[in-house]
Amino acid sequence: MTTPGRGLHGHVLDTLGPAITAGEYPPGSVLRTDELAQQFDVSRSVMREAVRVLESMHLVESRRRVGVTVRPKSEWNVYDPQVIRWRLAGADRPHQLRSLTVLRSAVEPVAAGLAAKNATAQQCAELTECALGMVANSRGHRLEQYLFHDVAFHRVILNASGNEMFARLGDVVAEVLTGRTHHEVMFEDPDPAAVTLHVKLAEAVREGDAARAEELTREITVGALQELDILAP
Amino acid sequence: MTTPGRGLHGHVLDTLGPAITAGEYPPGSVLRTDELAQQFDVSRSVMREAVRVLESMHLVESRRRVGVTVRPKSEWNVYDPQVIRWRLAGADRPHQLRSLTVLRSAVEPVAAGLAAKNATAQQCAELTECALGMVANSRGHRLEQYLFHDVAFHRVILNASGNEMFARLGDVVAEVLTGRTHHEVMFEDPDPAAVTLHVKLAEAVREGDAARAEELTREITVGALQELDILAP
DNA sequence: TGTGACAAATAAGTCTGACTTTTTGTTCCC
DNA sequence: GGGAACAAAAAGTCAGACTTATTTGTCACA
Repeated sequence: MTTPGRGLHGHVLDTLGPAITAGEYPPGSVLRTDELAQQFDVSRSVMREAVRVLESMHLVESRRRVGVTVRPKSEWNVYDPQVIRWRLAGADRPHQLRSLTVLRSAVEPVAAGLAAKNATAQQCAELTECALGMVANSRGHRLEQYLFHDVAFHRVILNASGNEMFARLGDVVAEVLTGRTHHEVMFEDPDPAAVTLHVKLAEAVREGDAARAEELTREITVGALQELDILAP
Repeated sequence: MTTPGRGLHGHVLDTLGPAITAGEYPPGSVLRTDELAQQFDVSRSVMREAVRVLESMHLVESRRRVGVTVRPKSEWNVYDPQVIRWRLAGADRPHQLRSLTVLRSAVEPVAAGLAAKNATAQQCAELTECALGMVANSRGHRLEQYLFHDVAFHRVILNASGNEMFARLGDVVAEVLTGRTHHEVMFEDPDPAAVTLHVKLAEAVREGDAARAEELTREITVGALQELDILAP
């Protein structure tokens, strides 16, 4: 998604970040900058920059004479895309996936309602195109192409809502949908009912029917939640 | 809220962050690390750490031979509490406040519904206590005390939902509520209807009535949205 | 005229070592 | 036992030298 490992400090983050978010260092653990620098075979300046980034994510806290202490999970910036990616790649992936899907179920219906009111003609066209793409790839194990249009569809909805907080959840939704297709058991073709819902949703948005758009999206997200319950009850 | 200006690099951030989020440097602007270091009268290492943090917030991008370029608003990590605070302190505060209130209106009802199912006895007690505190301070210009209980109330709801993504929005809600009381025109006592809604909500959660909790919260957030429309139509 | 390779300039990236500051824990004295 | 002085530890800061990637410009050649 984003460029990984840009520079030495990026490489350090790619290792330390996942380790911390995976709970490899329990909260309260104390790390020393110099020690870490040796372990990763980088200079102190590089390690300091990495620590600063982890600190800005509220994963750790750096204090004089003490060291770099790992913060409890409840204080992490769990909306940071980087943190989300690290956690999705780790052990509590199922738990994380559920949290995010619940978030989707709260946000997307409201976003769809707003999109019905605010979407431009251009966005309506894109939406219909995405829905068409989903239909066209809904059978015959064309999961990859289906996913592509599914992600694009939800991105357009979130953007069309006109709310920047919603729009920025596009990446999160993309991660969740991609994760579902790639990592979870999903050999079968997508649920035809879900495909229909997307087509109808594109329609509702185009017609400016906010209430219907909201309700349809609610059905879509309920489906996503049920899917999780089936896979990991 | 969080400790401001910890160390030199923190001080730099406290100046640069607000400046960038306020649009003082339009997207695409190029900054030079050395130049900034001189301006702020700090060493290059300190400035580099600051830039790294801004980079992790996706406010800027650092590239060799080019410099530190400011990214477009659409790429910022708008869920970063620090970024939220900077923007709330800046010029587009009204716009930001609206975005966040819309987010609340999407998330809180669902969170309340979950809270009704998952809240512990302890949390139910806290909720009732907060509601009582709101009632007790709803008249006689005791805005500060009222705010305190209001913030605590919503935090408990979000925590009790059992969803960590919701729980982490507690700070955001606190900022919005605090901002409303302190910065917006709010000389009058809070709307009695809103107070009643909170009392009823505490009741619904205690009784485990998810549907009612959700509906009551929807009414609360609708009220918050209307309030914004009245203040800045 | 266009194009490709090569060279120069530039700004970030990295490393090192010396020094400062804050915090904590200990010890010693009243 | 409590408080003040002291010592140690780790992060914080700085300055300077060096490396590397990227861009831009130039020049020769087709």
